[in-house]
Amino acid sequence: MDRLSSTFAALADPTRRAILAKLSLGEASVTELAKPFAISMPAVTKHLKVLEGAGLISRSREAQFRPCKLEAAPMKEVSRWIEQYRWCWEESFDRLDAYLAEVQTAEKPGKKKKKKARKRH
Amino acid sequence: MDRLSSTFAALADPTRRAILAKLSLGEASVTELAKPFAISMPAVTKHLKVLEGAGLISRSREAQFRPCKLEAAPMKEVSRWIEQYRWCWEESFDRLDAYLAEVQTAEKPGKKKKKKARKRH
DNA sequence: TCATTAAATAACCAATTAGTTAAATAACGT
DNA sequence: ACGTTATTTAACTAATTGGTTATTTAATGA
Repeated sequence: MDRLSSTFAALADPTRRAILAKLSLGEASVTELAKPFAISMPAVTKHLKVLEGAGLISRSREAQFRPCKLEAAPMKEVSRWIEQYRWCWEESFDRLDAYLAEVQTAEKPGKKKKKKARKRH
Repeated sequence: MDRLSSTFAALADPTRRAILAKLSLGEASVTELAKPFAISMPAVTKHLKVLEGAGLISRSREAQFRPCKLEAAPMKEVSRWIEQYRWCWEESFDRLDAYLAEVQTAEKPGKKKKKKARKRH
């Protein structure tokens, strides 16, 4: 699977997003990460494998612990990808503006509706 | 499933991302969307259902066509979520800067290594 | 050496996913 | 009314996912 797909897939699970949130506060061991969840350790290990596979975390060894560390590089890729679409949702604001403008003018019944030029789509 | 999870899940497939890319150029019918892919129509219909379920597209009727339209609102949520982590990958740049700085000073053997204050993690 | 703690692996299960083909629906044009 | 085009639904399959319990590996410390 391509990088972007495996990153999105990894982020599509709330448990994994919670793990990332915790890791954003600093490194943590598997047991520490598992604590807030009502799932078994092997389940956590699997989630960590998914995150590691997407490059979202890296792991090291420290005595019997395997501390996890957030690696945000794939998120950067996601951010770049999603920014392509920013103009789409900002246009929605335009539309909201237009809507609100129309509501206002509608309250003064004498005025005609303005037809603003639309961007593509 | 929560909104963010279903959005990420929908985006985790390259076919669906390609469909969104095409829709960013304007509305399109199912057959038009299906054209670039070597998959059956029912498979495309299913992808569209996933995208619609995540709120990433909306559909209307126009004669026998069911035109699809990009709805970027969920992407906006994704963008907001990912921005939480921006400082993480920007810190990586800091680290790279620090590394490059060290490489440079290492080339002039008289100088000592600087120990910059680190942000959390 | 032996018990303890940390974590991973193995083997299994149920639900979901991404695809298929074949059949059904919906709207159009003649 | 009938054939065509657009799309969906149904029924099935193979692979993947997210979880489990039981077992194993790795490192610590007494």
